[in-house]
Amino acid sequence: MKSSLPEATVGRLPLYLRALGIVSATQVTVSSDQLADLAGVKSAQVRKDLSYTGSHGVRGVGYDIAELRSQIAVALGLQAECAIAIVGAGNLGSALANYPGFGGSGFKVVAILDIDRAKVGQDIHGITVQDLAELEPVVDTLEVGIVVIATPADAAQEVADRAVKAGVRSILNFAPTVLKRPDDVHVRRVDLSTELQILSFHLHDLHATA
Amino acid sequence: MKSSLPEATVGRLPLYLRALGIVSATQVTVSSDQLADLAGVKSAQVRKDLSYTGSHGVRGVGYDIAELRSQIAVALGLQAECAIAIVGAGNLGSALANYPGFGGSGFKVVAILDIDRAKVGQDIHGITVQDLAELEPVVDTLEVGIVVIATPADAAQEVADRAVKAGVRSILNFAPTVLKRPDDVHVRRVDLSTELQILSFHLHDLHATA
DNA sequence: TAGATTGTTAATCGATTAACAATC
DNA sequence: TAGATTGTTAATCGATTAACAATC
Repeated sequence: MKSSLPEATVGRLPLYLRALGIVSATQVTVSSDQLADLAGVKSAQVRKDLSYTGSHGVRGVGYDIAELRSQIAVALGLQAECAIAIVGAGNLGSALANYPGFGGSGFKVVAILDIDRAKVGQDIHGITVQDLAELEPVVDTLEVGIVVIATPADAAQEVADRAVKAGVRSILNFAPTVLKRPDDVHVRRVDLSTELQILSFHLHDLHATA
Repeated sequence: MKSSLPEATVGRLPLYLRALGIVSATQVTVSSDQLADLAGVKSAQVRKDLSYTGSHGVRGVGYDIAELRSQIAVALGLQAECAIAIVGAGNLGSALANYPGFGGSGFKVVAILDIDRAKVGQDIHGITVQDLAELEPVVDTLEVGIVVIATPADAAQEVADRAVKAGVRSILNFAPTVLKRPDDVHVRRVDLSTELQILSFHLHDLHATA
């Protein structure tokens, strides 16, 4: 699977987008140096990343903020609204449903599902929890593009399998498992205990040198 | 800042640890091939990663699971219990406090702080929410090693600055901001809207080739 | 023009991987 | 011994970065 943009670049474009939101309050154009500072990277990196999106900066001036924003949005495919289904209505699933970043900027949580009958029918932030059995029709009817897995680890693989079978090609996995899936299915893993363990390493890394 | 292990390796060790937990139910030794399969990487990668930790596999046999577990735990600094303070007692902060991965495996949430007086005094999963003003004494007294920032974006930098000043060197940041900090402070960023935007890219990446 | 900043090159760096000798 | 699997090398791949000509 080769993509039109380097994966690392794709991961930084959202940072630039956020930086543009900040500078747009006071400026019309922005330099790669400013963006680099706000995104925590080098300016050469910014220029290279932006060149992939076909951006057009002006030498001696910088990038037009409005133009760049829409160019990045197009590159990331953010024009179309994207429907999200969250599986798992526990603490995390509920928090995610409430997360402002999910609602804003083209993403919309259209369904929350859980296997626990006690949770089915509950209202979370205006969305009624549905039975997990409804996953396939929900994906189909509501044209779900991204499934967020917020279940315990042992349920994650089965949910992923079903989602993939139903046509989903993008999964955001919060369960602490590495999901098996076909090559054309993209999975982003957000693993809190892994993050902690990585920080733990640095906390104790006595061999580190400045 | 140069570390004793490649950063990419550090990020994979937790996966191997989890895989070891799975295979330990049925086996005493494990091959790099098995670990690779469970972690979703190549076996050569596993062997290389493990070689950094000073592991000792046996040719023709594999790795002793118990030995490997403790070797990885040592490499990640997981022997000592690590105290965590969560800043922000909103939906996300509360969910994090309840997250099983935080409690288990050597990490312990010792404090939750919030600037909102209405939340101070509330009980979250057995921990009383404290006033954010208490951050410094809490870090000091409870020997907090990791601060988790679960505040809105506009509060994150200030919280980080104060935590760093109080001696914290590891931050897990859930706020959608790139934090400025000294070189010796490690920040892991978990950004849900960035994850979604990355998935959005792949969803629309028509130039992708198999 | 003088100053600023882009776009791109080429060098560098680091990480991945296939392959295989070593050896249990 | 024969089979399995490690540890490590060397090749490859991809990503970062300094540097600077181009040019607004």
